[in-house]
Amino acid sequence: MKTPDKRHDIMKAALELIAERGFHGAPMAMIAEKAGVSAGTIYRYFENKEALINDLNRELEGNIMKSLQTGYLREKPLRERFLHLASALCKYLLDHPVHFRFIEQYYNSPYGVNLRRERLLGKPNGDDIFRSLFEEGIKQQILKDLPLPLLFALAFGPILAMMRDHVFGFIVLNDTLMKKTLEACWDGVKR
Amino acid sequence: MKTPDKRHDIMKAALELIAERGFHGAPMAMIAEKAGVSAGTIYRYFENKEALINDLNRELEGNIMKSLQTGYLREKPLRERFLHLASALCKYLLDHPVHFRFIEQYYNSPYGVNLRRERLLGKPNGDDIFRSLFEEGIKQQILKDLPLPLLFALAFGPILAMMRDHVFGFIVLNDTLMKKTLEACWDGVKR
DNA sequence: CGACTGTGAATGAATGTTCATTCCTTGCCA
DNA sequence: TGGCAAGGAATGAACATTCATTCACAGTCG
Repeated sequence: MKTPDKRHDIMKAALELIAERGFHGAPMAMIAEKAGVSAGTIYRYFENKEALINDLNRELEGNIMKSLQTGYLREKPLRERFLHLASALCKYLLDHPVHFRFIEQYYNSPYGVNLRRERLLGKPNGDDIFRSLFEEGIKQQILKDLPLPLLFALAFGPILAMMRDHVFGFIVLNDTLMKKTLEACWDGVKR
Repeated sequence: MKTPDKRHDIMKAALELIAERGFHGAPMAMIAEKAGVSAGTIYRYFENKEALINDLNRELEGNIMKSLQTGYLREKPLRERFLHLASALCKYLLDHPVHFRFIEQYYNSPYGVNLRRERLLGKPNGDDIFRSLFEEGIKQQILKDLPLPLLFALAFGPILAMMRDHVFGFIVLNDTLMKKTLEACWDGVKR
């Protein structure tokens, strides 16, 4: 079976190589080889390496956001909605460890830091479920009255640390363990 | 005033450059220039770049551990000891943002992952205050009954996320805010 | 005291490698 | 045959590391 979709092949190869070896361990030539394409061809589809990386991140973020929204019900109680989002996030990252590794690298690089800065300064993006959930929780005095970034740190800091431990093989996660941990995150943010 | 201590100068320059620009943004030539030394000289003091980086990490870890131990009283209640360690860690990292950035980079690199793996597999290092504190808490049923790495994730995930936000300028920390957040971490790990 | 010499620290140009990116060539299909 | 996608060798920049050479100085001897 042939793949005529070289753009997709290139992105997939880059994703896997970068996830496993980091940005600097994934030279364009290696990406090309893994994608079954020649080095020059990549530049027919992406302006340069940076553009390729940014495109990849955009795509992954889109996927994650989509999977968080499925089954999310605005009318449920806050705690339930929080646990839904957190566990959907965990499930996604568990199912896609490669995406997780890529995103981690991305957000620790200058690319990701700039992106985040732009988002904080830019107008509050309406479709940010997390932000609106937390703002609602503070207003209703269900959550601790802390600045948003700190609530995010309390909620997602542990989740990402847990996923890191799992991906590197320091722990083996199962549903019970995950559920307990996510509830512990809730204990951290709730009043 | 002359500095005859070139080894120290080199480490300082490398620390600052790596913290600010990452491992790959800190070529040896740049480190040499910042240290007021020629490129070749670095190799009189360090076998290669990797050795320099590992030495740096060892030194910083030593500093941190020392500063955590001062004022730590084994006879105090568990909660108090936890808060002491957590806030000493925060204070250290706040006072030394450059060390924080370096350590983050290090632990996200293959060097750090291997180091951590060795430590988990190796014999439980007796002088690991965190590990013994948490083990005691589980035994006394004060802490949640979760595998150690998960308790670490719950306790330190938020702290590191908070420091990151602070260093990048996404929040401005003060004592009250920090105290509240650390107590929230405790809420996360306690039963 | 002053010339001589041995030593090891320091230098920085040179080396060899690894990249991202370019661009000329090839060959396919309409 | 014309146009365009794909290939891959070529280019040049950026690196880590090496090494022949310089230099400062302490010790020695006349």
